[in-house]
Order: sequence, then structure tokens, then C-alpha cells
Amino acid sequence: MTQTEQAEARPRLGRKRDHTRDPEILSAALDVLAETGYDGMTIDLVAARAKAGKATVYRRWSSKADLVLDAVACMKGNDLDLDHLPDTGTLRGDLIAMVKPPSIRDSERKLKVMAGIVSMIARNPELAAAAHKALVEPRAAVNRVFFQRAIDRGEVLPGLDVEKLCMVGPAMVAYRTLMLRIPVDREFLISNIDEIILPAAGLRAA
Amino acid sequence: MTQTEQAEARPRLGRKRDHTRDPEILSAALDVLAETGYDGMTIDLVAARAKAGKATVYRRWSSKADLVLDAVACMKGNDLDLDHLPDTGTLRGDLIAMVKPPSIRDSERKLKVMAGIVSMIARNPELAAAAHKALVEPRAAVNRVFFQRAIDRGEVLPGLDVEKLCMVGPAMVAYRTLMLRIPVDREFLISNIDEIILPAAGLRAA
DNA sequence: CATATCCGGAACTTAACAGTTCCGTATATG
DNA sequence: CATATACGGAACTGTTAAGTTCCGGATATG
Repeated sequence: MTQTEQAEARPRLGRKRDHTRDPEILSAALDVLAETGYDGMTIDLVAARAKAGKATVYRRWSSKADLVLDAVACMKGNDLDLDHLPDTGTLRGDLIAMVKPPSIRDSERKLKVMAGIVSMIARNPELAAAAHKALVEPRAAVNRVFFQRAIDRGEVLPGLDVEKLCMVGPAMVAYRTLMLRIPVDREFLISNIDEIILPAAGLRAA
Repeated sequence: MTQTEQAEARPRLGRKRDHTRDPEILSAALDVLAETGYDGMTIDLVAARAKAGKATVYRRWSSKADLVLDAVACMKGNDLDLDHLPDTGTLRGDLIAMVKPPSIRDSERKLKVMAGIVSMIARNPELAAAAHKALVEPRAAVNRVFFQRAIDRGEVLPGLDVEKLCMVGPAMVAYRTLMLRIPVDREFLISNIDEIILPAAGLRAA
């Protein structure tokens, strides 16, 4: 096991592979995706944005579809720690507590990414699943916690269709952003809560 | 002005141009758009579907973007005769009256077209305007009529945010179709009305 | 029935981009 | 400090589709 056979020379794989830049590339991919949509997105653009070589991108992801899938899947929302959500003691308080600039910006970015891939989603079940898990589900999960708490404390009737109520907020935001192309603001979100969601839950506004 | 100058020979423009096939081409464009999305749509595909030559398409529309814009703009909903809407005497009755297979199919097709162009819309204001006028506005207009009637007959309080209430239905349908990718059915639409829209309007279901 | 015009269709040109290969350089390892 | 490896970057290949041109045939007009 001494000299030849390159047992020492070849397997110098001390650095294995530098996955240091992966997050930057994925993040760049999301940026370009949000800005130009799936088909407008080129690998050159992504590589340039991440200050990486195109070859480096292909060393890690075998195709554009692969890269996009991974980028979407790795897109962690920054607010979805279900165990540390605000707990104000009322449904309205909890819902309002989520109306904050960071949360709004987060959701806007997600919507832009979503807009960039909607047309792909119909023909790519894997991507559809990733998008659902990363973009749709987290938001619903937060609302689900709030509604469950309200039910537990007897604030609302237990017979409510929680699943449906959870999608009212996201649906209104998505519609306004994607279809109406009006940016969401604090006022819109609060009136959503007071005029639609709470009445549907059998509550008055305040 | 007699013989030459081709005053007789050249301007044989008796048939001008055969715009007979325009609707078929536009309809084919919408089909392909709904099935494959903007970028997946090729002019060859559209021409083949309309049994027309590619050249014929370009004789009428100068570019793919042009064709798509026109196709979307010409997309008349089949139900939007605001003067002949069902009038049942109650808000719930009017809303429920719109829950019919043809209306559902119409809205599904519109949503598919919308899905095919969302990512373009952000970078093409003209297309955005056309899409809004053809896909978003008609639906809202119908609801607006129903709510105005309800206000006029004193069924609901006049202080309601009608604009917001008008988008609840479309928003829920769009969200379910585009994000959740679950087809809408009669039951979903009715529970939307009874559990969300009517309570938000200050009414009980039935 | 002669002819100008538009049709469908096929062949063509051009541009963009996915994916590959190559190279000179930086760096971590021994 | 020698070297293998992975890097960024540029050059290359192949394919796809936008847009153009050309042609033979149909049709309406006079």
C-alpha cells in the first residue's frame, strides 16, 4: 500500500467538495426566479448573481429543473416556528400579531416565487409538492394553531371549518398580489381579519 | 386614369383580407396557453391546432406577445350579461344561482389561462390590463350587482366593504385551483358562500 | 375564364439558452 | 512547499422556437 496505486496521490479528497456556496446559489436562483419567472431564468444569470461559474452550478444540480426544485424546497420561511408563535389570548390578537412588515415581506417574496412557477406546477408534480410544502403549508399551519387555540379556550364554536378559514387570509393576499397586482399593506390585512375572517368565525371585530 | 397605373389591375382588393379564421386562431391560442403556459406555447402549435399556416398567424399578429395579448383581450366570458343575471330576491339565492357547471367550467378555463400568463403579467403592463379586464373584472362585476341589490332591498347593512366582499369568492377559487391544485366543485362553492361570504355580509347561511 | 390575392404548409434563418468542456488560479492537505 | 482538487470563467455544442420567405393551390372578382 506504499508507492504506486495512487493510494496516497489520488484520494487527496480532504476538502471533499465545497458546499459553502450552495446557499448563495440557491438564494440567487430564488431571486432570479422571482424576478423573471421560470422560463426567463437562465443558469448564467443565476451563476452571475451568485458570483459563481456556470460549471459550479451544474456540478451540484444536474439540470435547471433540479436547481429550481431544490431552491423552492429549501426556501424556509423566516417565521414558521410553530412553538414560538405569539399568544395574545384572543384569536384576533393572534392574527393581528402576524401583521408585521417582516411577515409581509416574506409573504410577498414567496408569492413572487410562486408566480414564477405556477405554470410549471401543472406539469411537474414534484415541483408542485415542493411549492405546497414550502410556500402554502407553513402559512396555513400558523393559522391552524391560532384557530385550535381559539377552539380550546371556547372562544369560537368547535364546529368551524378550520381548514377553510385558514385559507381565507392567504387566498386574499395571493389574489390581491397576483391578480389585482396591488401590494398588500397593514390596513388590507387588518380589514381582512376584521371584516372577513372573524365574522366567518362567528366573532365581531373588536 | 384609364389603362395603366394598375388602377384596375392592382387594387383587386375585393376580398380585403379573410378575417374569418381569426376567432379560431385566437381560440386555439387560448387552448394552448391554458395547456402549456406562455413559454410552452409555440406558434406552430397554435397554427396546427387552428389548421392554419404559421405565416397566416404572422400575417395578423406581429409577434407571439401580440397574439397572446389579443387572445386574452378577446376572451369573452360566456355569462357576463349584467342585465340578465338571475334575480332570486335574496343575496344567498343570487350567489347560489351562479354555482352551475357552465359557470364553473368557464372559471376553470379562465384560471388556467391566468396561470399560463401570471409570470408574464409582472413585466407586461398591457397584458396585465387585458387580463384584469377579461378575467378578473367580469367576475367581480357580477358580485357587485348582487351586493348592490342586497343593499338596495335592505337585506344587508349599507356600510359593507363591497369591493372586498366581491373578491372573496374569486380569491378562494383561484387559491384552491392555482395553489392547492384541487378542482372546485359545487360543494366548495356553496360552503364558501355559506361559511365565509354571508357571515362577512352579516347574514346567516339559511 | 383570366388574374390578383390570400390561403396552408414547408423550408429557411437567426438567436437564445441548456448543458459540456477546458483552462488558469487559489487553496487546503500532507 | 508540492500537489490534487474544486473553483470562476470563457469557449463550445446542440436544440428549440421565433420570425421570414417561398410556393402551389383555391377563390373571388371582373
